[in-house]
Amino acid sequence: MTVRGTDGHDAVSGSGTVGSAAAGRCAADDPVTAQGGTGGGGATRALILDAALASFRERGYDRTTMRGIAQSAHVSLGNAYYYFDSKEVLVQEFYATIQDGHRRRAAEALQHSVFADRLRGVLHAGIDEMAPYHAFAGSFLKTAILPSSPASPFSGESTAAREAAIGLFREVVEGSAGGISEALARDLPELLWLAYLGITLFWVGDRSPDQIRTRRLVDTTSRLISRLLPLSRIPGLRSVTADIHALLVEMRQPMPQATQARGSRTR
Amino acid sequence: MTVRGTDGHDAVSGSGTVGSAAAGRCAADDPVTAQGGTGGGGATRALILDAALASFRERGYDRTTMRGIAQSAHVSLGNAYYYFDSKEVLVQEFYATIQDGHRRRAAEALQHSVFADRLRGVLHAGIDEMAPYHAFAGSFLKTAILPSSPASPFSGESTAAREAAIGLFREVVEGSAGGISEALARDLPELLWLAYLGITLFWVGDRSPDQIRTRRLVDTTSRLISRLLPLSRIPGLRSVTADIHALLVEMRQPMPQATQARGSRTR
DNA sequence: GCCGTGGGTTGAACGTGTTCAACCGACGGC
DNA sequence: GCCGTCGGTTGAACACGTTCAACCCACGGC
Repeated sequence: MTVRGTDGHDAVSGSGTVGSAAAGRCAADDPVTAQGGTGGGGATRALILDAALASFRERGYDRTTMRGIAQSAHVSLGNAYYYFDSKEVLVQEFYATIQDGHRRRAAEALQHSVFADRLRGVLHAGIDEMAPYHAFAGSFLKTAILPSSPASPFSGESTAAREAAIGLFREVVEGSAGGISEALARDLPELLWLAYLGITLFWVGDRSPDQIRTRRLVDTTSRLISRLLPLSRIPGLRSVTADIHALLVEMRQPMPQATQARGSRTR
Repeated sequence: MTVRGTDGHDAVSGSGTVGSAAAGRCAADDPVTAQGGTGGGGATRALILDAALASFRERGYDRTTMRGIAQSAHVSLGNAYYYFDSKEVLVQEFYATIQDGHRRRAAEALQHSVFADRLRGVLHAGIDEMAPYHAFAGSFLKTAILPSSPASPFSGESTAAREAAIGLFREVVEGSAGGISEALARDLPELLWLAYLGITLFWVGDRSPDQIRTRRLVDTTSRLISRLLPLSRIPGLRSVTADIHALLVEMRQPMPQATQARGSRTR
């Protein structure tokens, strides 16, 4: 697939920077100077990004170096930092591509109409998509889970990544045939995403062959959740469902914080 | 508290290495050569550990450097690495001390007999204990949550830290007055620990003043859980409780892995 | 034509975590 | 007495992420 260079670092594989959510310091979608010269300017950014993604895919996080990325992209080290503030934002770009893949795979499972099947399919799709990177998952997650930066589970900054993930589970809920109350349908996607988060955490540590234990966990979890849903209709359990809702509301409100300079609504 | 050195790195505060779970490559509790000379030998390890803990406390993870630790302990950089394989195992030692503090604080809450009070108290104790380090929590958790090494949530290697944490919640369960079925009492501690894990993750990202949102989350969570428990007695819900149990069993079994060389039972 | 402005680009430099070959010095065997 | 062994110790060295002052150069104003 990729042309091998002298030290395995020369290859630049893709061409299209895959996603589009890429929005660095210099907006690539604003073609003010993108046309200058023989393709330099804005194209450089894509070059670096492609090299980074390829390296992440082939070598994982730890063994991908900024110097290697720069070399693959035929730019200087400093230039890579000109477009991407840190290695971390590069890895977030990588997550975005994985999430794209997840969504693509999930589409198939979303053909089903039974909730349990839909959920199970989407969860398995996620694991399928991540499978190639299981060996590196540990070092990846290290920079992902943390609320210090955008792609964290909680954290007020409305990450596009998180919204997209929750949106996927919203599809799971909304397309289901069974009667899910409207109130529940509002909370459920977030809860499912939380469950998916836990499963992912488990998956990272799962050393069983082909991560079969995580697959079992997915089966068990989706069965459990689908059995749990009807219970919300039982009058005697109203108080607990209300509690769960309250808990979610508690978690949901964006964290108030000092560094709110970044535009939070536009874009 | 600590004597200030020339660059704030000279001070060594404590004296007793705090905990005891410290069990590196050279067992400190085996005083074979610990008595040699003017206190050298085994004592070096404690010196380094104390310096590391002090630095973590004062500066957090990121701004604590191995060189700083070595300098504080009046040893060479290489010597620090002789006793501690990496900065990460040092931070795990730090967790152990925090967990000790948690247990100490929790003792008070465990005077109560009502489950909800016990749980709530223990959870708050945990937050109280961690509070001083909230500013650094992000970088700490980064190395804690991950299964790449011992102190991960899941991961087969029976971490002493995890066992201790679950043990704390076992006390919560066992000392409760209300009738908690024996089967539930076996699973509950692990579930509570899982919940605590989630709360901790939330806490890390909580930028509200004094982390008040996490406190509210703790209250809501303990109330919810305590209301959930009686439901396990309802016959109609037996199948879901069975599912939950199955899920836990699924998660519990130690991960089979290649690198099982480390002594797993002895010690 | 000249200058200055500013986006793009560069490589050296800094401080970091980690590794390693060398060194020290006490102890035990001979 | 000598020598080998082995835990302890050292500082140089490596590769890394990140920063920064300098540089290039196309463009617009004058």
